[in-house]
Amino acid sequence: MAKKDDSARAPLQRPTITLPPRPSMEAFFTGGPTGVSPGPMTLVSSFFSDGTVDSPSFSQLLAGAMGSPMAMGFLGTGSTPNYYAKDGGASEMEFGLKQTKPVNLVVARSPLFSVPSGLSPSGLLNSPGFFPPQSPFGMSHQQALAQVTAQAALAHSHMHMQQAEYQHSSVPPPLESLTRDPSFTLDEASQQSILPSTSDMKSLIAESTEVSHSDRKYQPPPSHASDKPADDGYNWRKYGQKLVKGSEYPRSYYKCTHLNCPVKKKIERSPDGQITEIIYKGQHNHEPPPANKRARDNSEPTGCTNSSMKPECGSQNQAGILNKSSENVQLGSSDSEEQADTEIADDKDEDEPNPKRQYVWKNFIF
DNA sequence: AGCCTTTGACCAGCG
DNA sequence: TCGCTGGTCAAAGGC
Repeated sequence: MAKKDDSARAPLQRPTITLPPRPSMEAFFTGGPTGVSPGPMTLVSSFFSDGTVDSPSFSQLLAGAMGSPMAMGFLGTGSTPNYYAKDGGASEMEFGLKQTKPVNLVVARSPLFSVPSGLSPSGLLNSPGFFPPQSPFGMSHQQALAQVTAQAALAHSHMHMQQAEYQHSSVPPPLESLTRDPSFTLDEASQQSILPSTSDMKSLIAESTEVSHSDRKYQPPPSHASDKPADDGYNWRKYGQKLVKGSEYPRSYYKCTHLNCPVKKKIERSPDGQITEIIYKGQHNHEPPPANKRARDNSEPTGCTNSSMKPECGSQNQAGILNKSSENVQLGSSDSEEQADTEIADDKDEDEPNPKRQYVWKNFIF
């Protein structure tokens, strides 16, 4: 592995957005009723401050996401492209119509988002306060949340956070304000059909959660699993590692260990073990192995660290498919929670099927 | 014993 | 054609 110069750590080529200083993300989760986890909407809403002139409303953001050619391209509002297809491909990403495996999915994370203990991403996704378990349009609330959250993160990067005061008031943002907004319609969301499948999003989010946790208190991973990709329900075997040009960190190559399964994924990790980028490629042609059959280090399958989320974890066997392009949701640099970078872009017509399309989410952390 | 990671070498695509 | 680069192979060793 090539020695890295710290001065070169900062992303150089990716569009970035610098966030103004803000209170800890922890505060986002402390405003609700005692002992009650905030709903996804609450969480998302927390990203927005009222009265911020240059901050689009949640509805606006949502509309932008829903209206973009690829809802994954959450940024249809002219913001810095933060989500783009790695290699244009296609897809059958038809949420609700074909929820299966990810063709290519890249996940990235950042310390921007953090999920407090007791509240897993899955929990957020399943919160009844967000979307109905399944919209009549075939788009799950998880998928919608993924969209909204990503966009929220983006929006967050454009505004000055005022939650400190907001959170202290212990009054969670009203979900109604979001759900009532005319611009917020599941119909629109479902029509975009661009989000990764439910299971994929869970995986992505789960992975992000792992990172966020590590941010709080980094602990060296088990020696044997030191380079294990974030668990997404499948078993992976590393078959290569390389320092690619333009990448800040070495990239590891993994294959799904299932017989004849063509799925691969590439993961970039920072020196401290944090995943900076994950790229899924291909579609699983099998169901995720049962928890007891997964790799020995998968003690917490799918990133479900909260026992209360077990049922959610179980739903993961619907190998999600991410056929739409998406890439780079970069929410914050690794060295500062005060910043968030977001990249989303779609470089091709999402109607074109392309099994090779890769999806990248960078530094997307809850 | 089986599966994993590591790592240098090799291969293919592209300009 | 050549060099660069990303991706993959496969031997060796570890757990």
